[in-house]
Amino acid sequence: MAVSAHRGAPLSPEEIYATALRLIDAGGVEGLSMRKLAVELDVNPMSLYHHIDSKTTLLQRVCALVGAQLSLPPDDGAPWPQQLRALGHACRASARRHPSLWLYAQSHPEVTGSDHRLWRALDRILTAAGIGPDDLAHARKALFALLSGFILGETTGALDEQGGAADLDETFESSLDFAIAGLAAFHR
Amino acid sequence: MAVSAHRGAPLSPEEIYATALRLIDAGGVEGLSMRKLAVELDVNPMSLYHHIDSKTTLLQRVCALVGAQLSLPPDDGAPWPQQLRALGHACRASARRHPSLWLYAQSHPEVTGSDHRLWRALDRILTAAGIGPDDLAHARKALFALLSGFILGETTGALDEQGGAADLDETFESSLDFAIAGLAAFHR
DNA sequence: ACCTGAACACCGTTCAAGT
DNA sequence: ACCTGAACACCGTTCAAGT
Repeated sequence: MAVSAHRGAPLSPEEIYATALRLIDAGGVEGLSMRKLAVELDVNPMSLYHHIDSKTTLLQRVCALVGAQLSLPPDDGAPWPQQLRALGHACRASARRHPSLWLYAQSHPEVTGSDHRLWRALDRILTAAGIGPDDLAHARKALFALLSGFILGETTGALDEQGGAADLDETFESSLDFAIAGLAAFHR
Repeated sequence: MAVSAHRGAPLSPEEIYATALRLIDAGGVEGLSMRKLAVELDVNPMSLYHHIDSKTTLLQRVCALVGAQLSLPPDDGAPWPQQLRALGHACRASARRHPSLWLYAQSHPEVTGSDHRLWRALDRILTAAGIGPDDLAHARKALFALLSGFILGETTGALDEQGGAADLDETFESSLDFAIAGLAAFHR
């Protein structure tokens, strides 16, 4: 029992990331510890450090993994409001699948290393909406704030506690209407 | 040296909260530990538990303290866009004073115990803006998301990394314009 | 090469014992 | 009443020693 005392197969990074994501979905980022992860992988806690630098970079990789799975709307010439809605729904859907990871990523944006895919898609849609280059950064940031804040509020439950409609699907659609109408502020 | 071995005065909750807030502003919520707080107060770590239940409730009290200092716009009949801007500026100003605490509070909304002052002020302004009772909850949540997301992005630096204008004052004003224009979506 | 036990420097919190 | 030392059950991470 020299190599991998308890397991048949050697440890792979992919296995580590997938197991970490599963534990995070089940018990939150704050519930994930290197020691628990090792137990789940049936391995000595210190063995993990042969495959990953630190817990921080582990979380970074898991965030990248989830980010890569985002199905952003393609550049297919569809009407821009429809594309904007699709982008919003893609992010919200991912956040509902992995709420704790999104909460972590939103508080530690350095882990995503500025996901340029999202910004590029958003900029493309806003340009299609007739936003000029001078207003592009402002509009992008306002939309980022709205989307990010909605996801934050839904994830933490802050939006539930405010009363009104029980489920947030309708509220999200309203917020998208709000955003689409708000873009008029950038038409001058 | 029976009572308060190292200090002249006995420990007061207010002193604990104020010192905790100072340490949080200096080193972040994750940098605050009961042990460091005790050192700062020149007291045994375990003495703190005679005055506070737990670290969680300590953070709750500190959040409440900062929340109570929010200078929300009064109901003085000023035009509603002006009042909405004032409400936004009040929150952003507080967040810039205590970024780490706001980040914590936004991820743990249960600590604020649903700050009804803010919702009531917002509802009043939205009603003045002509939003009907059926749309009030939707509009409130959309505005909450935008404001909350902006503060989150500014606090974490996510909004800086996106390029565009270097300072965010102008972007915040743009976002307020965006919000005011977006409320048209709720006029039907 | 890969794994591992012991150890280090931290946590929050409990509890029995002091005055 | 108020304070405190020791202890418990955790952390992430290092490092020398094993095979």
